[in-house]
Amino acid sequence: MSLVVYNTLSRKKEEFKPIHEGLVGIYVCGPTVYSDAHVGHAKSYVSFDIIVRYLRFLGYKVLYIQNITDVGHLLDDGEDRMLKQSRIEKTHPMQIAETITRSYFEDMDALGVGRPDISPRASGHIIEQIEIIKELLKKGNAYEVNGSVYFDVRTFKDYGKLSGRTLDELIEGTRVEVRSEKRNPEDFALWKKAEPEHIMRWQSPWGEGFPGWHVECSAMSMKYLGEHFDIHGGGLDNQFPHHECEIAQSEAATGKPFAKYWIHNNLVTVNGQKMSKSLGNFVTLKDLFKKYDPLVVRFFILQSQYRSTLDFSEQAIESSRTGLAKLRNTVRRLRQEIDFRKRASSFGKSDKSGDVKKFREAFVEAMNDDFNAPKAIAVLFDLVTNVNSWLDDPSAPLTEASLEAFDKFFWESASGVLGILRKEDAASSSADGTTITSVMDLVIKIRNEARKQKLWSMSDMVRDGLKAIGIALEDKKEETVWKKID
RNA sequence: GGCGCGGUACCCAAGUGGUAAGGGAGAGGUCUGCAAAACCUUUAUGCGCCGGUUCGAUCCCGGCCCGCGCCUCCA
Repeated sequence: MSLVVYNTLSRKKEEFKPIHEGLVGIYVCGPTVYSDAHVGHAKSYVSFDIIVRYLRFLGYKVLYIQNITDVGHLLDDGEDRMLKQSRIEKTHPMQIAETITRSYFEDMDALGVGRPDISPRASGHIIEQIEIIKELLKKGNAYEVNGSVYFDVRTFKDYGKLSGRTLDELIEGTRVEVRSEKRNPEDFALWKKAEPEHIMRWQSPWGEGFPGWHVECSAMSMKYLGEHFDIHGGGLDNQFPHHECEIAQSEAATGKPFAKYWIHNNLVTVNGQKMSKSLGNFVTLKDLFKKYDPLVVRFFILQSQYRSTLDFSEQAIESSRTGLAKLRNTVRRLRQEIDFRKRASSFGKSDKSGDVKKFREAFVEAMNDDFNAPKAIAVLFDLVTNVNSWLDDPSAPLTEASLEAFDKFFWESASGVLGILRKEDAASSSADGTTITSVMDLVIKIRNEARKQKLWSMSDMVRDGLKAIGIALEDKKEETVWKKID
């Protein structure tokens, strides 16, 4: 079975076949950098992180482009947040863009989201945007009015093919007041003339101004991936008008089909309602990370499919925390078991390594079905239960090969593809030779001596004391293990 | 109003024309000095409601109710 991807363009799942064998070019709409990222952004970028990771897992050479929007959403309605913010803080808007961009990457790094191969800034691609606009003017798909340039939607017959809207519906349904400047209300801006108070402005053939809402993505995606490329992704809320307009201007300019597959992630809701900056019901990642390990947030997100909405609540994320701890515990325990038995040279005879293949196939099958991470996670939890019960069974200890095979599989799936484990989770509590390890070995030795003499109050004092400083002790049958409390 | 999506147990959430994954929470048990961890058993005759197609529907079709998204910057 091969990878199947839901393509918004066709509204169905399609077999994934890249344009050039073995290579995948993917462009994802990045953040508009005017305020800190929230859980909704995390869902989007974690989703595409999984897609990129999985494509690489399958052996594709992936080129991942994700832009930074630092200009272009600057409207002349006086309500623009970035300009407003820059006025309040008395700083240049580019300083805000820079600060928020850093903050964004900080958050994404914490979530284990791999950096895109290229993070192009819109403001750094003004020339490319102007080139597209010139081309559209030349071809008669755009017109200039008073220093601004608009795309003439009626010249592009395929307008609406992504969002499933027709021009007639748009005209009837439009809630935008007719701008006298535009020929038709459905037309959109490619270039806007800068009013005197507008700080971010560039020279253009049409005078000083700034690029419109949608050109940046056309310019940057085509610059780095070519005029026709494999995947364009983004949030569902960008489907219309942003992506629809991108298609129109790109295809009109080049005469070629734009992206082959359109992938849209669904939204995070709070009490069933969209979490968004404008509704004000958002939780910033920085705040959330004060209370929860970022990987818990990542795990929480991956427990629902990227095309489903995900309802955010403390209870839901709390249960993810416990759930992830269970997975981590098992992976850690497995590693400890391997190290313990290595030192004791006492591996068993029970061979379960063949089962790895079964679990691996189930995992791949889940991911092949439009990156079904929740299903893949369910496979991992089945394995967790199996591994734990095998480890619990003293009558049939596993062979070294079995243990190593499971360990390896956990790492390539849960860490490599899903990114919900980090290296420290593997750290054996007894084999890395650091000072704390040596100290803990000694503490455990002393405490076990106390336990041998049934000095319970003393041994409990040690355990409680360690707990207070964030270290948990677990008394197993053969040994006592310690771990940092998550 | 137009277009689109969704309603699965206490919560989150997969899924299939043949009788409901997984996680959390709850209950009982095993293990254990205690704790923790883990394991076992258990918790939806039921998948918004009503019809239809079918040997059989939660999954297909039609109608209805409810919620949400987009149509305006938003991941």
